[in-house]
Amino acid sequence: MIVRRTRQLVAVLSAVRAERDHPSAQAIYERVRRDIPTISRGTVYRNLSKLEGERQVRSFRLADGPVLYDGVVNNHDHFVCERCGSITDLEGASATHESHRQLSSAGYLIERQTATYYGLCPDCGAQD
Amino acid sequence: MIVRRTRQLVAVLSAVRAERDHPSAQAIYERVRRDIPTISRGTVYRNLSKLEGERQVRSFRLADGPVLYDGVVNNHDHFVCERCGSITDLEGASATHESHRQLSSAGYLIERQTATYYGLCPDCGAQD
DNA sequence: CTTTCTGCAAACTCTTTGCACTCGT
DNA sequence: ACGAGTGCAAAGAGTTTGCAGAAAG
Repeated sequence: MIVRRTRQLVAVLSAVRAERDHPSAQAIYERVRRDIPTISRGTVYRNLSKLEGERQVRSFRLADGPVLYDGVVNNHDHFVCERCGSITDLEGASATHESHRQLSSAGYLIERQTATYYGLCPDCGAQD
Repeated sequence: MIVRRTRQLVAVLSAVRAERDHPSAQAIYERVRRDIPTISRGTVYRNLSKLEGERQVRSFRLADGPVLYDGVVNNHDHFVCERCGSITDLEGASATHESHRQLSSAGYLIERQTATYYGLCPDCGAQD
């Protein structure tokens, strides 16, 4: 099954890449509607799945809330501020994990990983 | 608000601890129903929230599917086999993260973290 | 022209909540 | 007794899907 370059698919990818943030499907839907007001949520979800399958976007879920998408597809971690909700990208994957060593020596094959840190960002931490 | 030790609360905690696995609310509901057939899903969800607030259980979400609960509350990571779906606990948190250092020196306060690895477990990896 | 994709709406999964009643303390 | 907890059922959030028509290659 060949993936067709429809306007909708292109627009969804642009919307994810438009800002270096972590939009939900709903937020992406709202962005795309500025260009294609008739697009449906279903199309947004279907195209996000395709793009994720092609590794053009990544997704992750926090402790609660919807799936979040990321146009930055390299292997990086996230920090979530529990007060203001901001999500910060951490450059560079957590490659020095003790867990990593543990898994490899036990015969596990790691294909991908996601780490999320929760706490207070510098601004919110300073407010106490 | 004082937390009361109801039969339901006790039974939900026992159900999470019954096996060293990672049951969903639905699986916990089914376990508890063996003892208390009249318990409702709503009560299971409410008690799981209370127990998580008291740090008697932990929860996490994978790439998809419902929230999973864990009676092992120390800080540990998980490995998910993408073929058989098994979830393995990794002993010891990933404390040597480069990300950890990065965050601390930038003024972030880390309160908790979760890391999940996806790949193939030894059994499934050997089948190729 | 054929096949994939779209918009729509309904369905689905998981979780939360309002209410009247019950039970722990 | 009184307030926290319960069962029920309805509602809510987020996502998926069947279908008939549209459009990409």
